[in-house]
Amino acid sequence: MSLNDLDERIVHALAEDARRTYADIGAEVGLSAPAVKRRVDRLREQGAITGFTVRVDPAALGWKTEGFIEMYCRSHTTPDDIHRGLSRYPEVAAASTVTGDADALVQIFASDMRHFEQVLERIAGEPFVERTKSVLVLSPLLRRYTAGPPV
Amino acid sequence: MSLNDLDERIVHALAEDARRTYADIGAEVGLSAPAVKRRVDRLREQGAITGFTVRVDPAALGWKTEGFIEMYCRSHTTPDDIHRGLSRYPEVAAASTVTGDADALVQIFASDMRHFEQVLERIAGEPFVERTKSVLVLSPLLRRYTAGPPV
DNA sequence: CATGAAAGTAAGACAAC
DNA sequence: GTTGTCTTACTTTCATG
Repeated sequence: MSLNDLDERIVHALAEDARRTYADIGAEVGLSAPAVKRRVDRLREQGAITGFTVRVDPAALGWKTEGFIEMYCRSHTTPDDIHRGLSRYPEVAAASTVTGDADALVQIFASDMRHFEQVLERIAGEPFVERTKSVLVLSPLLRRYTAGPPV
Repeated sequence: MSLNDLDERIVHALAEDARRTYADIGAEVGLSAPAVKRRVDRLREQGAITGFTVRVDPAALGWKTEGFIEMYCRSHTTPDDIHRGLSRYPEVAAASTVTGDADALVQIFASDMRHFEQVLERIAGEPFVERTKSVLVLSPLLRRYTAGPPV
């Protein structure tokens, strides 16, 4: 499956404003509204578009402390173990298994430093976690799109 | 500015599906459609909601290689220098200055390993960059919301 | 915050290229 | 296979109470 230029421009338009009308997007890319909708529907079926979401300002919502936790896990910990263990934390914004020294990198949003510390301690106490190393975000410089990719 | 329970539930509903109708959301939270719209408008004015975007599957769009670059910068590099330097790269999905050894943490999406390597080399060659350390994502386990925060 | 009317938008069926 | 036009139903929006 490959996206042609038209699909890319539609996704790009939706990335900037997911509530734009199909007619509006169509005017930009040179299609009628139904044609745009059909392509969006197809992109959803293909799994290229997984949904629409709101872009929020963490700080404005009271999540003023952001950080990353590098997790070092015990032997025989599966990615699925980590996923199950972390999905219970609403403070976990993202998590991936990674190459390098650590086993996983976990992005955290907390209301303040005290909250961050509590989350860190609870995660460090998970049975599959051997040790952790964490860094705090000083300034969020750049953030694009939901899942991160440049479209 | 603080969000009450109603606002939170509206943001949560939009986070799950930003194209839901106001009437639909209203039925869930117990408000009429105009009432929901007014709150959303107010949240946008306040900056709590910064926009609506599409949630895409990077892999389905051809961005199959994800990684993080820890940047060690030269002295006297400002966050603004980093922002200016990195915003030119479409492959940069997110970037933050952080505590710890590295100065900044940069999230990258590339089409493949070769592409990732090229981006890494170009970023490492930026005048404000002293050295880099990079990790590759093996499995993206969890991803929530646009800007990352739990709502 | 709800109601109701007007304007705008979505979605499906259809024909045409 | 994809597109554009049309029609219907729904949603949004703004005025008013």
